[in-house]
Amino acid sequence: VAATTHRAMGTSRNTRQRSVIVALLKETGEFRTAQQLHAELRGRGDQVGLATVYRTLQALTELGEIDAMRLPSGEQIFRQCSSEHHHHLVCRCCAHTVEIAGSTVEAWTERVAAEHGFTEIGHTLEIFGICAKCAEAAES
Amino acid sequence: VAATTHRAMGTSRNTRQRSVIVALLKETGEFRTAQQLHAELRGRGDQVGLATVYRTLQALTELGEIDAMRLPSGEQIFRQCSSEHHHHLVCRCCAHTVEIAGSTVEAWTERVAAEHGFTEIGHTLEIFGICAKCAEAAES
DNA sequence: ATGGATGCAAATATTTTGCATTTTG
DNA sequence: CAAAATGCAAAATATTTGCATCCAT
Repeated sequence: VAATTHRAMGTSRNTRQRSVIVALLKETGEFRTAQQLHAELRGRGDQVGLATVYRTLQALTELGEIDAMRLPSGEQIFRQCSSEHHHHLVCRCCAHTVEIAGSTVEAWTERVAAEHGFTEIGHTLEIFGICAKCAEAAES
Repeated sequence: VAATTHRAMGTSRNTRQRSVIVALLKETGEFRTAQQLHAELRGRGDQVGLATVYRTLQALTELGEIDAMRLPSGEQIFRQCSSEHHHHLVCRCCAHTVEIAGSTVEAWTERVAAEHGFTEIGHTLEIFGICAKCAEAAES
């Protein structure tokens, strides 16, 4: 885990709470809800308001510094990701996530949409499953 | 618009409210939120409780008679669809929807997931854009 | 008649927002 | 010091649920 303090947050300021949130996202690496992140911070003694967690996650998402997606249930989940466009393979059980590059899919969606006269195309694609570790654990 | 009353809803009963909800979904053909459907019914004089709309949509979804998905904003939207698995190309502007068969994508997600040791795979893929009609309208 | 379905209102759950206060630059 | 960020609680959404009543079978 490296040093480089987080910059690039527009004209933002460097507060303690923002630092701990960013740090937690970095060390976690998996998708978590705002509430989970908040509880985790509370648990370790980092006092941060829930609203601040939400506001920070939203800001980071808009800046493209983290990825946000929704579970089928509707809750938003967040994760620190690489910056380029990609999709996720998420374990339904432990939320373990693998980033997937999807140039094939990108090309496909563009083509299909264009065929139907659609423009300004965007898409969402997420794959859910059970990871090897959880599948194994379930057998005991 | 055909006749065939809706059967197949388990051991369910044939109530007036269920009929009008199913009928509305059939004639609408586009994705709508539960609230929109409820308002529409109210508007045309069909008295139905919001809770019933939610309960019915949930039941129909579980039976696979309609498709449910979520907007990026998190609300659930519902639509009467063909039964086979497919994806949607949705207009961000007017919610006009085109069903897309995606065997290519299906095969791709299966393969990618398997490569990472994941099982019991499922996925979500929706394409959003602006349809030709809306793009044209926007130019005026 | 009887159990499933409904309506309504209250309860949940999640996320957002107003505003006084604190903090950073 | 001024602008931005925070905390808290209230508000706004979206959806679910308890329960008395109603109605299809």
